[in-house]
Amino acid sequence: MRIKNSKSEKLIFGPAVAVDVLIFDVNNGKLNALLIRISKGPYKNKWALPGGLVRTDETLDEAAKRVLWEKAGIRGIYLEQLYSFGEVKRDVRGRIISISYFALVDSAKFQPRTTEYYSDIRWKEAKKLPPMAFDHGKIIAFGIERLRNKIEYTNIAYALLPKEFTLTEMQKIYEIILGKKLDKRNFRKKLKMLNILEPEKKMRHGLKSRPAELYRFRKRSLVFTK
Amino acid sequence: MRIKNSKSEKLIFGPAVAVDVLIFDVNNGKLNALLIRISKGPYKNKWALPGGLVRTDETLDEAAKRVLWEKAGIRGIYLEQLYSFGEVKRDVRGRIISISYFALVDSAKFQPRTTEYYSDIRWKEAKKLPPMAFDHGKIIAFGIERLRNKIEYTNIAYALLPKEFTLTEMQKIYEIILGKKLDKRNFRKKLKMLNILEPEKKMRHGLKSRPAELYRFRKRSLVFTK
DNA sequence: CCAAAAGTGTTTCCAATACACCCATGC
DNA sequence: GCATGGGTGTATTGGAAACACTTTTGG
Repeated sequence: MRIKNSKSEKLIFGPAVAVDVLIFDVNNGKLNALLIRISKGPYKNKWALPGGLVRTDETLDEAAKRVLWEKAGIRGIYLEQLYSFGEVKRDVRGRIISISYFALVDSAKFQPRTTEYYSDIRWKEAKKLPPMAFDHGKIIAFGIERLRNKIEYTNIAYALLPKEFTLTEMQKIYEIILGKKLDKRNFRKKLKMLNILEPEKKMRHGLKSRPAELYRFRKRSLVFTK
Repeated sequence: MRIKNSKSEKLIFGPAVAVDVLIFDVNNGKLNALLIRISKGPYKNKWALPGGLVRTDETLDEAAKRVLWEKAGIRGIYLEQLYSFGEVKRDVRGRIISISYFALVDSAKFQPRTTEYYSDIRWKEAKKLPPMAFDHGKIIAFGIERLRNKIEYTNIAYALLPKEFTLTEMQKIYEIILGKKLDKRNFRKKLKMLNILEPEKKMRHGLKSRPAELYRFRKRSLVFTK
């Protein structure tokens, strides 16, 4: 890539910059990533993260938000920067640096829809990925690790849950992300100690078992608990 | 910035990419960052991190290593990616995205020297910075936080210490980074449990007090201890 | 013999873990 | 009345924190 500084009009060389957004949800007992299928070019039929080039007049965070909205039809969800990938040959079509982002969404709140950009966009299980384009498999592995760590020392699970939920629903989220069963009594004791939830005065009825009390997060924004 | 794709020869617009390297040492009881003074332009007389544009034929890590060597005269030290900063106006001269890196060096091993790039380069206390150019103050704050966290769950202190050191020297590093006094017995008990050190069969003599046993890290590469 | 830093164990507290039974509802 | 998931308490263990004195050397 050649870069031309618009003020000095002096040509310099350098890489281009894209953002790629890794969107997770938890659904059907699985951790899933939202992927698009590439329909042409050297990566035809491979899967990839939604992404796009960063514009001159937007910040990295804004670019990520824009990609999330324009290319996946989602907004208003949890989003943080993940890592920047800059292998020279990561995209065979040219030198592009990827600033990756990491987003979480409540599975009930969002059904993937195609956009004008991508005709095939769907949830894929994050731990059983189809053939991926670029280094996007690596980005997803990185994101899984980030999530696994962060759920242990923050309230970030709020971003995967609806406003109201039962403790068992919350525990399932933890079990899926951590990849192991947790003890129900210890899980609840810990939550009580952390004091990040408050009970609604409502129950979830309608299932074929005892109704469960509903809770909500005191703060639906990132809080560190250690 | 305008970017021209060298294959398609189609002009597109986009930001330029730089790496900035935050180098820490601990010396004289302080955590210090290696800074350069800018001698001309709109940031004249402000201080900044050593940095440079990323070339088309090098990875981000390679660019960081090159900057470290060419601009600060250091190589072979601990280096990891920190965060990417992309505010639109972070550099008033043009749109430049900064991929920041984080490096640690043993203070005894390296004395700053000027290079052909920077005539004034020196250690400044990281918690009492002079007026900084760009958003480099923010990068340093981010790096301090990273170090403070990482020293608690890794053996990263090895990168700030020489091959051989006493337990008291190591404890001082922890105290400076964490910003608080630690209990000598508890510190040593914890180290014994973690089993990341091994005793040399040597003592440090020559001081005006009882000689101290020398230790070294079992592995001088990053190990997670939790 | 005095100053200076090295070295060393025990007790207390609290959070993490392990573990099993009764309860409320739908069918 | 039975299947299903909801809800609850106690005992054990292990790491974190608090805490003070003796040892070895140089001067």
